[in-house]
Amino acid sequence: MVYFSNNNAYIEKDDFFSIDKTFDCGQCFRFERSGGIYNGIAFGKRLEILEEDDRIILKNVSEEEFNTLWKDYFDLDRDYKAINEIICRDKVASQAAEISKGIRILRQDKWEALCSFIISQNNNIPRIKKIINTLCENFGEKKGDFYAFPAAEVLAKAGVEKLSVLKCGYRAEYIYDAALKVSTGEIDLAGVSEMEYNDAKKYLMAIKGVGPKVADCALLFGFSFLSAFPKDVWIKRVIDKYYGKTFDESIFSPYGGIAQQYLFYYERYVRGKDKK
DNA sequence: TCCCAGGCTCTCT
DNA sequence: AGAGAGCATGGG
Repeated sequence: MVYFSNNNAYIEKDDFFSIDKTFDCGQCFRFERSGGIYNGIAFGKRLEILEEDDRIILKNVSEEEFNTLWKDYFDLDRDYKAINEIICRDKVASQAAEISKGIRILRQDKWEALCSFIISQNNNIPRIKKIINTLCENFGEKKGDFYAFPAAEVLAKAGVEKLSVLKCGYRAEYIYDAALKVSTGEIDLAGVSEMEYNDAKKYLMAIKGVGPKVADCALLFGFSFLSAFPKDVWIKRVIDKYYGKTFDESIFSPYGGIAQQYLFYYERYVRGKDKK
């Protein structure tokens, strides 16, 4: 349940919303934890969010802003408990779901998700964050003390040379191609949501630098295609380790993407524990 | 110095 | 269709 008071929005806690896990599972790159509070930007708005024993607090968020923005952003209308029952169909998936319980698949801005995961390729999460931060500071609209994610039009107009400030190497040309195609309408992001999954994936892969994995991440995190199952190095490790060559993500249908996120988080979690 | 990081493009079979 | 080199940059 949600209630509003003191200009804050309060979400009564259950097991299926953890802000730590949601922001620590590598799906978005613009939230940072500082002293128990997450501070970040989405859809051109800044959000401060923190978790107490019995509730999650969205600071300085009106009922109107909550209902029109953050409710969808955190995918709060979805029943993750029911989904987890579908995902828990073998021992590995069940363990992953238990460890990952509380992750919610954010419904991010389409362009931001696409652009962010183009940057993510063959890259590590701290540097991805750094590049995106530089991208926003250099090209995003200034909103008080922070910057919005830059529009495709702005990046297309800036040109590929100016993107060199990002120090993102060969990805600059990919960002530029995406910005160009989106800003001219050659790629219509709004229309992607109406497509079938396979068509949507092929459509996005017409952008230079967008392969199967980046397309799946964009579709999962930006377009709510919950069956998209991005196969990155971590997931390939999980599959090799626990499932083998016969693995088929359709066993989690239609929530492969959520299962993928659980397995991704689980593998990183397990590896983190092994390191200690 | 080499290896790795939420991979993709290009080339060669 | 499938395998492999090359690719910018930075951290360990």
